[in-house]
Amino acid sequence: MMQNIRVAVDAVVFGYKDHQLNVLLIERKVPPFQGSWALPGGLVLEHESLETAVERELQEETNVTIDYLEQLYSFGKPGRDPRNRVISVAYFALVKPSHHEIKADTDAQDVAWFPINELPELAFDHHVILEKAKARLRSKLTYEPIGFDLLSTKFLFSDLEKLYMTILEKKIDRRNFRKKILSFEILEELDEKVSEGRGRPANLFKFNKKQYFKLQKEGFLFDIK
Amino acid sequence: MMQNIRVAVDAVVFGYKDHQLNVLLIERKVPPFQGSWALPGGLVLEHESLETAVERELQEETNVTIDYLEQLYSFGKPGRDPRNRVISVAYFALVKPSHHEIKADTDAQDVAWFPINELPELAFDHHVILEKAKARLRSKLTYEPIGFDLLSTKFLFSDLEKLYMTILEKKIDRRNFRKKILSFEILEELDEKVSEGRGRPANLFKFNKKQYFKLQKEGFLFDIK
DNA sequence: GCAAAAGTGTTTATAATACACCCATGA
DNA sequence: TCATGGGTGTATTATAAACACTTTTGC
Repeated sequence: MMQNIRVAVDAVVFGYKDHQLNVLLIERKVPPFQGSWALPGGLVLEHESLETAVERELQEETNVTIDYLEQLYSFGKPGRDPRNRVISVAYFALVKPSHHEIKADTDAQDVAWFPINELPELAFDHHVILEKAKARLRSKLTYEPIGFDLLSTKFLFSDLEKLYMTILEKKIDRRNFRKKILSFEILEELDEKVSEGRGRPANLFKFNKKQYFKLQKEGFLFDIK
Repeated sequence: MMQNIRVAVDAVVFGYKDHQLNVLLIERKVPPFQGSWALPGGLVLEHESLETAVERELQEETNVTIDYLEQLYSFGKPGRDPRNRVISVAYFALVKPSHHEIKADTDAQDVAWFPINELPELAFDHHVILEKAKARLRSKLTYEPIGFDLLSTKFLFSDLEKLYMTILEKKIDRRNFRKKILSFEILEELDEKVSEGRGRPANLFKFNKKQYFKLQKEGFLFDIK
């Protein structure tokens, strides 16, 4: 009747980089699945909270500190880890890739950003976790302003638009999209212009988080179809 | 470095009964919190899946079998159980109360349905779990046809309407609500009428699950504001 | 015949969609 | 001057919201 189940955490960390959605993976240094790519994560220590465990593992394995973190789902099927029974509480995280320098350490041989459409085979049941995270990202993008946690602090409207098109996998009308987002009045238009190679220089924008929280309290709902 | 963490499951079981939203609770037979009311649940066995554990505990403690079950959230703060560190994976369940006879057994001294607004003090952090479940119920009700899992197979339109008003905590226009739900074409109007004490007898309806799945495949989205 | 709950349509306001041309820059 | 990406407005359609009287029954 005595239980012998371990508890781990894993993190799906998304970032938008090179006009693509990317995921942060580590290359495992130790068995099982030595040399395979996997989600960053590991066993929870006796006296730390689940969130602390995620943040510690991310720091140790990838040198990334997280901007946005929420619990995703718990995976506990017997046999998902070949050694012991392990329940993994998976987390969903967003970072601005340009703000962090990734670096492998402790259990990780290497760390890298992988574009979502060029993923290697993953260890354990991590592809299942990743699918769940993609679904969460897709649905969350439509009713919370989490897109801004994936972009740099200052960003181009066209990047926001590309981000939405990439993640939602559909075309978006540029005029309608811009009109709608601007009507929310949660963006600041900066006085800086950026010339991306060729074409007319574009204005930089900044997400006004304070303003968003204020409007939210007043009953405003962020909603992009 | 050796972990000593246990894994449990708990279930928040909702049912609509006597024109009110109810939750299924058990009275604990053993310490800690002996004699307190709590969510049904218990430790996961070594070789069973999390879902199996929930179903087993519900069967053992309450004699209820579930119509709808999904994972809710995992609670793992150190100290939430006074004895050991316990991570609890909470589940969200819906039943048609009229279809089950509840009965206490094993670890439970008693089982009862409690109207959501007349809850006793709960053991452990179960009030936090319950709040999370209420939030899930509220949001899910608007984009999935889960209301039908709470009512009897044959139900009155007025009960569906009351259910929505109770859970969403707002007034709903009867005409607009009926028009919208009927426009989905996922209900069957039966040829039976029921006289609820006084007033004009009402028609019974039935949720057509097959039709819903068919429409869903074709891209239909259930959506009630 | 009256109290109680069921049933039913139309009008108005708001939000979503479709759609095409000019602008500023670098090569 | 041309290719490239940035910026902008209006008309149409679809959806949501507001709103009140008639019907059927039990007492």
